[in-house]
Amino acid sequence: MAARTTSTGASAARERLLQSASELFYREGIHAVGVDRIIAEAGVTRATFYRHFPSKEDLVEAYLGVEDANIRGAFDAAEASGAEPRQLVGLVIEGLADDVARNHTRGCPFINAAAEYPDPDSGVRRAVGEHREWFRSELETLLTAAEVEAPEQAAGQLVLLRDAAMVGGYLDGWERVRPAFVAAATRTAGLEA
Amino acid sequence: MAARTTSTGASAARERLLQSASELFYREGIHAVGVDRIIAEAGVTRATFYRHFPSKEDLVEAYLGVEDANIRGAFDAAEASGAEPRQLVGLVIEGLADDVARNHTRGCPFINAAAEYPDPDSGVRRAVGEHREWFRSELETLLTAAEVEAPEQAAGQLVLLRDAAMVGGYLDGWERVRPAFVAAATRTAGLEA
DNA sequence: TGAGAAGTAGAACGATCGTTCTATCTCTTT
DNA sequence: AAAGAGATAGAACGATCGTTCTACTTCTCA
Repeated sequence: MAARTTSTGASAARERLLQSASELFYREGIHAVGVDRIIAEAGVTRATFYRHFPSKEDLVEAYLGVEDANIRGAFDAAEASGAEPRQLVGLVIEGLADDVARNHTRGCPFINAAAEYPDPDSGVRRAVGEHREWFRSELETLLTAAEVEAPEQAAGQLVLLRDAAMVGGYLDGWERVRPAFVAAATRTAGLEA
Repeated sequence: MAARTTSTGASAARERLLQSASELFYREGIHAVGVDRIIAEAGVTRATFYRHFPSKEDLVEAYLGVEDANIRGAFDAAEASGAEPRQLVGLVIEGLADDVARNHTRGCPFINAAAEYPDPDSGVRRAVGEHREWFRSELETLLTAAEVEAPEQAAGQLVLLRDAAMVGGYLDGWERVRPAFVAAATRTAGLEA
């Protein structure tokens, strides 16, 4: 094999492709961004694109994979901080709020993608579903460790709250949504005391 | 003026166009549905289409206008029922839940449209913003009449809850979301007692 | 009765969609 | 030195995008 590869083993062209696509897909929407735009932004030719991704939809799934990996990384970092369970839940809620305020001002990548992919059997929707299920069960684990009562129900409610924060932050502005989110989330997680 | 018009004064062709477009836009997404599909479904020619709508985006705005009118109609009907304020709030919450369960199983038309229209100054986003602001203030009026404390905050939270219910109902299934929504909404509206 | 708006029919516009192709060049590995 | 994978360059595919156009018909209201 040839070509410049990064330390992770992935090719440089592929990574540039993925990063350009991620930015464009998130900022402008998926159907609105053509392959030409992506390869121009990445400084890559069509042939190179199709060598790494069999179709545009594979690139879309890879984009969601990056978003998924980012969030999992943030969770891992929080868990590695050595905080005790109840404190950890607070950190996660703060982290979610920070994420909406800083990184995800155009809404939730998964919700937005799902809006453009109605077919529940498509690869995109499967990626969305898997991410949501992971997120939900991760929260449940955290809440169980923090000895919150009814952790399963609370986890489901926190997923909903995050959806609402993402949507509301995008459409109404985060400043208007933040107090409601923080109040509801801390109460749901049993941290108000 | 000629042509078959309905009792409301709008032309029959325009109404068929609008209905076909509404179904297609909601079910499959906006960018994913071309003008050809819409006119074929409506049994209308391109010329007729562009006689009634200067561009596709005007049709999109009209589509959101229909959705907006439907919800306002539902609110008007509830208010005309003669129920007392606190009862009315309960009816509205029930109505929202019913709407998600029956009519809006593909998510919120406004949230989905916003996912495809990043430009906050576009006509589509303006329509989304106006609907949301109307919805919020309508809830605040209702909650104020019902003598709920902090009606402004409660109204904002109910908007978020509806967003969450729409998104969650679409992506996770309404059965999984319903209990969390009803519980949170009745508590937020001060009806749990 | 005649003006005029709304409808039908269908060709055509340039632009972009996602995708495939051939050909050449540049590396790394064996 | 030879093989082969990856990247580059650029033309080309058919299909669809949103939009405009001409020409003809039909109906209503002044």
